[in-house]
Amino acid sequence: MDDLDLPTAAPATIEEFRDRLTEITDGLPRRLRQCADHIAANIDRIAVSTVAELAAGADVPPSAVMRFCQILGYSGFSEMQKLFREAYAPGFPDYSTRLKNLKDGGAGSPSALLAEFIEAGRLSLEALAKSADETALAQAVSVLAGADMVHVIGLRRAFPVATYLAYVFEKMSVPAMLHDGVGKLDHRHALRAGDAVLAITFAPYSEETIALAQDARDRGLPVVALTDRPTSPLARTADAILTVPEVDFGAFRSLSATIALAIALAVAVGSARG
Amino acid sequence: MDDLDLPTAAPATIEEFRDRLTEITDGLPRRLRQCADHIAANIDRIAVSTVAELAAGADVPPSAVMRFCQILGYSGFSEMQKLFREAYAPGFPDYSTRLKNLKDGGAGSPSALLAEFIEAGRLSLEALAKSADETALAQAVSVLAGADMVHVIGLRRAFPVATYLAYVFEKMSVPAMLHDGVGKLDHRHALRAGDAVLAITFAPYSEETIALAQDARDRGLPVVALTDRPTSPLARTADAILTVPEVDFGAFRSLSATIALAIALAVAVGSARG
DNA sequence: GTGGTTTTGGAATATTTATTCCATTTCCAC
DNA sequence: GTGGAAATGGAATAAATATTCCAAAACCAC
Repeated sequence: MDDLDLPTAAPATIEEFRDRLTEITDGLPRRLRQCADHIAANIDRIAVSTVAELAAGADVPPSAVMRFCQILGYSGFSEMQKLFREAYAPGFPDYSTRLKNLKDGGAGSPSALLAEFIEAGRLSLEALAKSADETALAQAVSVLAGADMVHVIGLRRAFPVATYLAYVFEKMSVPAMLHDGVGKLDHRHALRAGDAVLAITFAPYSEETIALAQDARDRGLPVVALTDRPTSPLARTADAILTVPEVDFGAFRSLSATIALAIALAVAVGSARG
Repeated sequence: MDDLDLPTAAPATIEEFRDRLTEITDGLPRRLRQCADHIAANIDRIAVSTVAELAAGADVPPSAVMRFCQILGYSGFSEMQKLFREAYAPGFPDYSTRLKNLKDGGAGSPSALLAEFIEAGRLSLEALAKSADETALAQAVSVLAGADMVHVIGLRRAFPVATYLAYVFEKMSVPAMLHDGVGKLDHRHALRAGDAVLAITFAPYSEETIALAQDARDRGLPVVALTDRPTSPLARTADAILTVPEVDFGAFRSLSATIALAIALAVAVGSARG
């Protein structure tokens, strides 16, 4: 009568919980599997749900959910929920109150603007986490890591990103050249066989950036694009395309997500080169 | 027997809830006030608490909490909690799972790096929300709004911020000049009476930036500083000092918070000038 | 202090929610 | 198909939780 199936203890942290979940999901009978899937997809709602709600969501009877909790090693649903209720409070404790206060300064007040930009930045970062394309990123890294020199171009609102990339490449000893358009000098003849281009542009796309990318393409150099949509004009010329979902507030975008992606790219390239 | 005390309906959003809370807190008898205070301080935990827990936290009997909910206009605690349970999911739905997955790519993998930078950016923004000094911001805005021309200087890793500021000022038709150090040209003679300087620098502080700020100071021009600590060398020369708590990951900082603050400042200045 | 009003605490009750149990069904090896 | 084991659904029960109610206490104006 011994239950030797599950000598493992119940997960005590959310990390462990996630691991355990992916670990056991295969090889679970139909109903229990529905539970696992639904819970995995709604892990953040466990803390505020009832057994009945979860069961309805997974389209199983409540008893199935109970069994599932027990398979995971808990005595029941309540014990499992406890984990999530306690862990709950991710940076949120005071943050939203504070934002509210800032906004109370009145629409258009400096503090209210700040609150809006902070919020836009945060949303952008979260959206990036959700939408980032790992494959494209890996490919971009490999393209740039193999280049003799990286030519960085980004103008107008993409310029800050380009300059930060240039700074990071410099710090990581990656040979890089920033095409900044100073003096309307055109440096396209600096492109040499073995080099690669990293082009950054957002709608309305800057002509010079697209032209440089096209030029590189014509000469057979690989191009990595950092842009806002898969339909961007850079898509045609790029060997790897990274899109970044930036939330605008008013006429200006936050750049938070773009910069996060850009630095990750640059650092990855830097370490790939050793 | 009519209850004409509370013709107002129960708050239907968290915003309204907060407003209502601050509105009624004064003029509440002792126990109810304890409830109000404790709830205000733990607003983010309502969704995952029971009446008994809340009551214990506020050091009142459960019935006091019930009464409090009813005063707010709800039929009881459950109805009030419903609001918070539903509103719960602030961008978090899938975000943390996703971050975890990105990190699973392995330490040092491009995705893992990206996850780290996203997280650093988010933490920085939250920290900024908590620590932002509204008074200093308002003062910085008034100083810059009154200037004939704004001189922006920021080098090395502050350079991207400076360029973005220059971009925003340009878009908002604020006369601004970016001191970029191109060609090692020194533009300090461009400073004229009536102008103001916006200097950005982080440890290790760039000499040129400090020098320009000092120069402006000597000539009696106002200086606004955007820096990392109140002890920054700019503190001595600045008329308004904005500090920004940026979370580093590895050798690089995210800039998210700095940029959010910078744009808010620029847009506020732009609209203050009409 | 007195009478009336408001506030309070806690015990009693109602409701919701979790959990167990077992008869029925499904699955699978033979 | 048959027998045995595993899985399932739902009804019954147990536990936790919310809610009400009222007697006692505190408060306040006079």
